[in-house]
Amino acid sequence: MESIPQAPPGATRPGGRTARTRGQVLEAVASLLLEGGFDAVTMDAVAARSGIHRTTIYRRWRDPGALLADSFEAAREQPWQPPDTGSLLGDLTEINHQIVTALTAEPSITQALITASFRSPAAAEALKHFWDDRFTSAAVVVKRAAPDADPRTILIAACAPIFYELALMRSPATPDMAARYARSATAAATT
Amino acid sequence: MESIPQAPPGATRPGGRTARTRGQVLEAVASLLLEGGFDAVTMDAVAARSGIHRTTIYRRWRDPGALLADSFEAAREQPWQPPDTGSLLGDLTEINHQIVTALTAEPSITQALITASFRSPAAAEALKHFWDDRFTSAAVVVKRAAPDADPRTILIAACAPIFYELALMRSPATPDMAARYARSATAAATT
DNA sequence: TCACTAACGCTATATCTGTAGCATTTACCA
DNA sequence: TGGTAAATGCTACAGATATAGCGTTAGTGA
Repeated sequence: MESIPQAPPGATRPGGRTARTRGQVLEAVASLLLEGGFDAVTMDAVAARSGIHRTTIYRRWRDPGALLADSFEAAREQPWQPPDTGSLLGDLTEINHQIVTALTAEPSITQALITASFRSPAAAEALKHFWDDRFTSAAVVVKRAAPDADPRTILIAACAPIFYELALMRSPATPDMAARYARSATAAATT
Repeated sequence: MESIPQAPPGATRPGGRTARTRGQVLEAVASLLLEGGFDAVTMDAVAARSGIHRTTIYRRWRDPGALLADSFEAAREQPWQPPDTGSLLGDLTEINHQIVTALTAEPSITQALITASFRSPAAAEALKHFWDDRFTSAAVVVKRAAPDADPRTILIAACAPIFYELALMRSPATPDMAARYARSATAAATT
């Protein structure tokens, strides 16, 4: 009589070796990502650095996108607080500054994740969840300044141009872009 | 005495067979793209469908991204006219509608190109040039309604949220999104 | 402590991706 | 109309990517 596991590897015996393996692998993913960006996170490189066998990594994570998605889920336990500068313009500018910093870091983990989201559904999901969380947290910034406006529309109006220019168009960052688009979003909120 | 070609393949003898080869290949790329999106445009599939040998395709185009970039350049000879509805809000809404349509087509050539731009520098360049052209053409829409505003900032404020939601976040399109973000950009322009 | 089996390690293999070397075809020019 | 070499076709091969099968290790619960 054969026994067929009902769950994916790692689900039914989460303790001990399984957790240790995941830790080693995700640590290798993080260091490779920091050193060489998305292209450095190949299954072979992760296997070599983590000391975990190739086939094990293929079994538990389908592809590099899934590795990044898992490593992203593990890393986002650190909570995020929206800024409170005293004005909507100030808050949106600060949020945009954080996004500019994240997208222009060298190498940028955020850029690597965006790249991954175009190759792996798992990474796309992880990224979507991450930003949904952020928008939920940041909604208070709009609510306290413009209670009648839709928070999500205003937040996207503020930050989407940053993503558009830096992630999609790959234009260079300009010193005023964070404030400029925060200003246009603020105008939209108070009209 | 050997002779070393100074230019990449296809540059010194652009007529006859060379042009025929390019035509067959780009036709294959277009049909594959329409059938199965970016992932269907593999070097092997293009070779099989076009009847042109694998190695020839590798020689003239580095990767699928370069194939898409070339096919994109060839297809964008059709000029684009900015809308003129009589109001800035109407014009921006119409532009956003066109973008929503392009991004939600099934399959979407624009989505395929965005995906390609994350894998191939050539595709990234082609996409950037295309949108730069569009912004230049569309600037008149802003200039005639709000001469003091920066056209590019307003145009990006209007359309970036559409790209953000549909291309980056892969959220579903909503019927009002084109008008909603056109409205917030209009508010920013007239403040 | 011990039996059970999930999870892992290992080897072999299949497929995909990309390139090198050389033969063949054919566009271009004198 | 030839002569030259650009462009292509072909074969072989190197490397990366992915999976299958089976033996081994070790977490889990009785």
